[in-house]
Parts: sequence; C-alpha cells; structure tokens
Amino acid sequence: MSPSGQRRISESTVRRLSVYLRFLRELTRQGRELVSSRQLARGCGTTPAQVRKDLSLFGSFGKRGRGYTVDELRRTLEGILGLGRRWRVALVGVGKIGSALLGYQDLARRGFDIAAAFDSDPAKTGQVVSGVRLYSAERLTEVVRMQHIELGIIATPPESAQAVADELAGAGVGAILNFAPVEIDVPDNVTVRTMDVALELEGLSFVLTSGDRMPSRK
Amino acid sequence: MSPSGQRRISESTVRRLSVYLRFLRELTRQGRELVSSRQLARGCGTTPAQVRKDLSLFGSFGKRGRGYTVDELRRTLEGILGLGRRWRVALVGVGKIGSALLGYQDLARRGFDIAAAFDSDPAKTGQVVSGVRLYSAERLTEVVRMQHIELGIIATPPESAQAVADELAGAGVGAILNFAPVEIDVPDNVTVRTMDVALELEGLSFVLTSGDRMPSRK
DNA sequence: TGATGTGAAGCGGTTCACAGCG
DNA sequence: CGCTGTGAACCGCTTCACATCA
Repeated sequence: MSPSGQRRISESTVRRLSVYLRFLRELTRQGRELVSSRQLARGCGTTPAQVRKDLSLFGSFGKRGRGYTVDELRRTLEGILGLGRRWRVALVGVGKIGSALLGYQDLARRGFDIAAAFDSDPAKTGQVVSGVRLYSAERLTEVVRMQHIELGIIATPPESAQAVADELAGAGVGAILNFAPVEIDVPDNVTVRTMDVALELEGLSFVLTSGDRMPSRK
Repeated sequence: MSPSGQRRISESTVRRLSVYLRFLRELTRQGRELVSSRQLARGCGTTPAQVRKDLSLFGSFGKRGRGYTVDELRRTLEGILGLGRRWRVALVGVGKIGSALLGYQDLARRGFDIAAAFDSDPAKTGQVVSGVRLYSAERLTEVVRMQHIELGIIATPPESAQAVADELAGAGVGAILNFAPVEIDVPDNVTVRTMDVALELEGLSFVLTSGDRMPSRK
C-alpha cells in the first residue's frame, strides 16, 4: 500500500483523476462492477501504467488479478477530489457564456451549484434565471460573504476580468474559473484557471497547419 | 539563429504561444512597440527563460539589448499558429452552449468563422441565429463537404458526441473541439481537444480541498 | 550595458518491467 | 494465472547560466 501523504500532485494527474471519475460514473450507470486499469485507460485516453501510477499516489484501491471495484473507486476519487460535498459558486457576468452556464445542468449534476449571479447591467438585476437570482455587480462582495461562496466563475468581457478577480479574491473566494480571454493575477492563496475557447481552436489551427501530430497519448 | 525545422513542438509550448499572441494583440492596441521576454512573461504567467526558449524553437525574432518588436512578433506567431487565414468551423448542437458560441464574437475576432450549425431538433432547422444558418443534423456530411469546413465543434449531449465525431471525421474535418463531457475516439489523422467546465471546477475543488498549492508557474 | 539565444543541467512526469498477491 | 502496485529507467520540459551581439 501507499502513504497518500503530503505528496505534491501534478495538475495533469488531477485532470486525469477527473477523467477517470467521469468514466467510472458512466460505468456505474451501465451497472458495471469491476474495471481494470487497461479498460480505464482505454476509456480515458491514457495508458494502464499511467492509471495505476496515478491511483498509487493516493493508496491501493485495486484487487490483484481482478481490477478495481467501480463503485468503490468512484467514491474514492470523489473523496480525493473533494467532491464528497456540494460547492457554492458565484457567476459574474451574465452575457452569452454566463447565461449558458446558468442553464447548464451538468454543473449541478457534478456537485457545483451556482448560488448567485452578478451583472453590471441594471436591466438584469433582480431577475431569476434558471432558478438563480441575479444581483447587481456592486453587491458581489456582500453576497459572496453572506452566502459563504468559495468558487467564482468570471464570464465578463476581458476589460473587467481583473477587477472582478480582485473583488472575488477580496471576498474570500479561493478559486476562480476564468472565461475571459486574458491572463489574470491573483494573490498566492487563490487559484485561477482560464478557459479560452479561441485559444483552444488556435491550438488546433497549429496542428492542422504544421501537419505535426503533436505528442499524442495513446 | 535557429532552424525552425521539423522539431516536435509540445502542446504546452503551443498553448503558451497562443497566450503570448493574445497578450501581444493587447499591447498592439495599447500602441506599445517593444516588449522584452521579461514583460511578456509577466503578462502571460510564465518566466522570461521560458518565453525565449519557446520562441527559439522557431527562430530568433528579438533584438539583443532591446527585446521584441510587438507588431513583428505578433505577425510571426500568427504565422506559426496558422492564423494567417480564417478558419471555417462547423458547430454541432445548438443548445445552451452551442447558442452561446454562436453569439460569441471573440471567435470571429480571432479568425474562426462558424460557417454552419447543426441540430437534431427539427424546430430549429432553417433558422438563422447570429447570422449562422442552422441545418438539420442529417445534412452534416453534405454541408461540411460542400463548404470545405475543416474544424468542428461538438456541443451536443454526451450520448451523441461519439457519433457526431465519427461523422465529422468522415466528412473530412481535421480537428474537433469537444464540449461534451466524454472522451471521444477519432482516427489518427484527426485531433480532438475536450473542454469540460465541470472537470475544471473539479480541479479547483481538489486544490481547495487538499490545500495543496499545486506546482505553480510564477 | 542589457536583453536575446542556447547548450547544459536539473527536475518531474511517463513508461517499463517485474515483484507481489489474490 | 492475471492484474495491481511500484522502484527504476527514461525522456522531455523547464530552468540555469552565460556567451553573444546590438
């Protein structure tokens, strides 16, 4: 067995754990009981060795000669990822992308509740969209504190993103998912991840242009 | 100087090049003429050495003692990334996320035109949304071929994603951006990138839970 | 002088190969 | 016997340090 101590876990490992979990939930729906590292790898676009190594960073959860119990491994991964609870999320910016996120049920299914949304447009204030109340942007700090919100999503135009991040950080939010196409600075005790659709397309543009199949995991 | 030969470029390098480009465009708007690797690094969340190394994989574009010419480097990166042209994109699935993408002007600003959209709901067929014609999903192959579309975006429910990917690949699309929360298989000559919002939030959940500031580039 | 470009060192993630065990 | 768990080898990205040159 393995220590599961204060090991430093890489971002790529964490991302793969999430992918494993997503796949395990699908297997659960299908009523599968056991799964091997080979099958997990095939379903998640990686290798059996990588799967076993990733899991071994946290303990030993398999049965030699048989594989992993789907349900047990699923719960284990949920625990590791901190998904044994629900998370309250603040959404800032209710434009095209923000509205889509408000109506996107997959978030709630996977444990993330948008508890409040904010927009600077007074016309939107007071509305309830997809069951979520829209507040004036001015009330961000107040509401985030009051509702003990720990995660923020920025879906504003890029010009406002940094200011919003500052306010979210100031209000005690520990992590931010940023959809604005800019890099934003936050204090060390806050984590940001930026999702930029056009940037991903640019990566694909490079691949198509250079003809270069980039280092591909099999 | 440097060969810019058939070097194998890592995905992380390509992603950073896109970030540099995004930042350079901002500098252009601001009228800045020169930029050093240090400033580029600060604005893009990386290190000066990393910036210089990334660029050196393709050539030498700077002036010793001065830095890089913003405009020149911007055009160089656009060339490297294959952005010296516009790309035609097919959008499949016009639900919450798909609709948001249809109205998201940043895509067009950065060179990606949604040339056609597809949905299996007959009620939507024939409509024109944000200037884009919506076709029945049955006409996907036909329209993609006719319009010489090279990129696909999947924004369908996860159950349909694999079938759509198969059809896009069959129709000659070389790269796919997948918003459905499943891993999809494609032939070797096609590249897929999956964007899963909940998966990113799970990564943040892990960080908040483990208290572990993951290996952070500064 | 100041910042680039780059070989070399360092480091960490991935892959290998096999011991361990059900 | 089959598949997990894991130390060790491997490999590639990142960082360092400095020669180079405007």
